[in-house]
Amino acid sequence: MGVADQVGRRLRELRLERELSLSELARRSGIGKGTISELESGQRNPTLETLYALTTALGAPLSAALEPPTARARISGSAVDAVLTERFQDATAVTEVFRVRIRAGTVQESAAHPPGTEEHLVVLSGTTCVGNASAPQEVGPGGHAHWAADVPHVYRAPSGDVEALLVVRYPLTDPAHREG
Amino acid sequence: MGVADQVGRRLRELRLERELSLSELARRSGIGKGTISELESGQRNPTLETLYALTTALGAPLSAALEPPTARARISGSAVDAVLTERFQDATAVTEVFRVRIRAGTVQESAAHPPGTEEHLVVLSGTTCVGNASAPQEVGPGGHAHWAADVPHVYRAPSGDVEALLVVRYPLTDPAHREG
DNA sequence: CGAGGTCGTTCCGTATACAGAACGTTCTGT
DNA sequence: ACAGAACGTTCTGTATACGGAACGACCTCG
Repeated sequence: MGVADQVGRRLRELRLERELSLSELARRSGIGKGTISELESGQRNPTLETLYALTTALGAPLSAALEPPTARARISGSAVDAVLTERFQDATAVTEVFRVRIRAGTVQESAAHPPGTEEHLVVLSGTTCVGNASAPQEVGPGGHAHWAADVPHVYRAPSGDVEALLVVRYPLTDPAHREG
Repeated sequence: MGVADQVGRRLRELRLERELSLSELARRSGIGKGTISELESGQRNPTLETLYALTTALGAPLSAALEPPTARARISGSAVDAVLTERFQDATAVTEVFRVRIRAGTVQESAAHPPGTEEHLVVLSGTTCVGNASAPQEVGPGGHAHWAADVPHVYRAPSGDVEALLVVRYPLTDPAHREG
């Protein structure tokens, strides 16, 4: 069928991922809920402005509505979902950037990673308590935490879902690849 | 102005890159040339079907028409090259992740960004001196710096090229939806 | 049991995006 | 000079995307 079906389905996915009701999205975006209802079921041919209002209210770029999500490494635990968005490697270390969501009211304990592993967290929204299992730090929106990940550490969202960026850095110990 | 201007400009660019006349594109896409004319000058709010017909006739994916300028942003200064790799937006803030390189021996001064802007830097390799212009911090591989970016700040690589991740967070001052 | 609050869908009047015609301009070639 | 054809713009009637009202279904109260 047409492209309208795909876009409608994609918009519904984005909305449900964020656990928003159709009425709530209508309120936030300023788009009539009848419009959204018919749009999601592929019965409409939305205008650019309508798409823009919706994706903005959903906190997504316009292109998110038009393209299926790209397949990416995904790590899901009892409390944390993490999606790899970037990976950098040089002679001494690998650095991975994850987009993570910590579910409200949950705690995830992570076993020790390889020696020398470090993690940084930058919070996008919500307040979380993360870091070394024996001395976690509380961090709010825009804040940052840093801890050694070669010992047990925790992720906790005591009061509402938390969105964040997690930067994990693993040193490379293999001497065969060292630069001179 | 609106998103329609940007999309119109982008469509004109795509058409000119292919050395197609407006009339020829109208013929191939089945869209009226009056429609295309007004669309390219930002006087229209195109529907999804219209955009799809045009981008298909141009041999481009739908997203090519509406990639926001920031999605391709490459910021080059006298000492710093930055490539946007990720962008996240919610109701209260926009967060952008840049891969940056600071060239050896150089200094870049950055003017103040909008009020409330913050920056985080995680160093991948090299040692840099960054942050508030009056009190920069020295950071090595795996290290982190954080500063308010709504005042003048600097990036410096005193001893060799520096690779890093820069996280920029802009608060949205008006969470209410904008007028079209 | 009803009253009042959600939810998503279907309908309707109006604003507007559309196709196509008509227009002025700038090239050709004769 | 004149055709004839292309170009991009402006205009006009019609199809349709829009907001909002009305609807039935589903809650949780008292």
